[in-house]
Amino acid sequence: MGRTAGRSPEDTRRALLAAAGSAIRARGIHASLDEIARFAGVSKGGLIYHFASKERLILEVARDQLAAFQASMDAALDPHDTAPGRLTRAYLRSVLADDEVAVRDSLALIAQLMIVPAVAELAVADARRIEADLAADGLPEDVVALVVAAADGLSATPMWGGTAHTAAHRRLIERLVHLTRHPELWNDLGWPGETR
Amino acid sequence: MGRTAGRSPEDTRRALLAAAGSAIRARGIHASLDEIARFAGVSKGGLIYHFASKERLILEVARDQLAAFQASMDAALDPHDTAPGRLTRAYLRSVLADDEVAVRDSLALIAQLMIVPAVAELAVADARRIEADLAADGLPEDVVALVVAAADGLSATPMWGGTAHTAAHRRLIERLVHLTRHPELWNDLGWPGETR
DNA sequence: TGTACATCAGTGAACGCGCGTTCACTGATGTAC
DNA sequence: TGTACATCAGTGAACGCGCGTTCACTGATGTAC
Repeated sequence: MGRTAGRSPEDTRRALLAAAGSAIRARGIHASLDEIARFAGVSKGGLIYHFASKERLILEVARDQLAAFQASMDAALDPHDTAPGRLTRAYLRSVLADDEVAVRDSLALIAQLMIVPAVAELAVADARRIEADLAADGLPEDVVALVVAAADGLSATPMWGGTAHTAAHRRLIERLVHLTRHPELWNDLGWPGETR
Repeated sequence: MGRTAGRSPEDTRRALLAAAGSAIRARGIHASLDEIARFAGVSKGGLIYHFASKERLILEVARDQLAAFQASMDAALDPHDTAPGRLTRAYLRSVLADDEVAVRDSLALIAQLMIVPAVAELAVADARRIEADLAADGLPEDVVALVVAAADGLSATPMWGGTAHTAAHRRLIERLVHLTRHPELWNDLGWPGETR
């Protein structure tokens, strides 16, 4: 046989990564290679030709998801927006966009994969990079901390059964965007004695 | 033999639940019964005596963790605090208390267990109950949405490699507590035209 | 307070299934001439 | 433009290990009298 799938090897590889992603989301890291391979339209042997072991596959899935998140942030960057906070706004949009359920799911997937040490290393490095980018975004760090925490919370809530996407949540997102444009509002709110 | 562990059956049961929790946190839901049992100091057969199947064990672990979270919230309730927002403040304290790493870990554990449908049902019901409690806490829903989202985000961040517990995070928590005591600050911030 | 018996709280071996991995093989695709 | 050959992209069967579950058995504990 050989190249029986009638598509380029690269296409097969991407199909396998996608199949692995949705299988692991649905069944956990326990998802079998057989299931993943069949879902991508190849045999288990075909999968192993592209990814030498299950650990390797998982690692590549993680890399793929992290890259997809970065790509989604890049796509959410408004080229006409040159004001401070533009990255933070892109982060908000890409984590919380109404139609981008995929990105939120990908956070749940990464959380599943984190038990593999190599994935954890990868994710930590990626998170450090994003944190550094956000820190250089021109906003007070307190505002970044607030906006990022709230955005992460909104996207994580469904992971333990919470309700997402209520009217109050939508209002909150709009207000967070507004805060990135007027960050002084937050720090001038008259907080009780803080020692900085 | 019989009762060879030299402790009450209830103690054994609790030891098994604790062992299962930490094993699943470390190795994922894939953690073997053998490993869990040995860690609790009994044989695999002894585990199966207390929990008829692995699914049953997982379900009980989830129930246990959710109950522990509720207990932690109850313990964080200040009996002298009768002002609106007391529950919300207890939520903040119990999710983010410096020394209560266990509670944050338990969220990660629940996230792992959510792939078991029965656990997902349990978690959703639990989340609904907490949401209802918080809604009746006497604060504007916008403030509750903000505080809960930020608290969830702060506790979820490490799940995908983010840095937790920076100085900015500690300041944020204090400010969130302050907001629950002066909720008008948030809604009077002069937001652009919102249609409620 | 003993004694007899039932039940409880386990042990540990065995089983069989599912999984990740290996391997021999194959036919389509790419390359040199 | 054919042709020969190497390589690529798979197939599918086999293997062996680990796991969840079953089961026969056991000795400590609780209970009735």
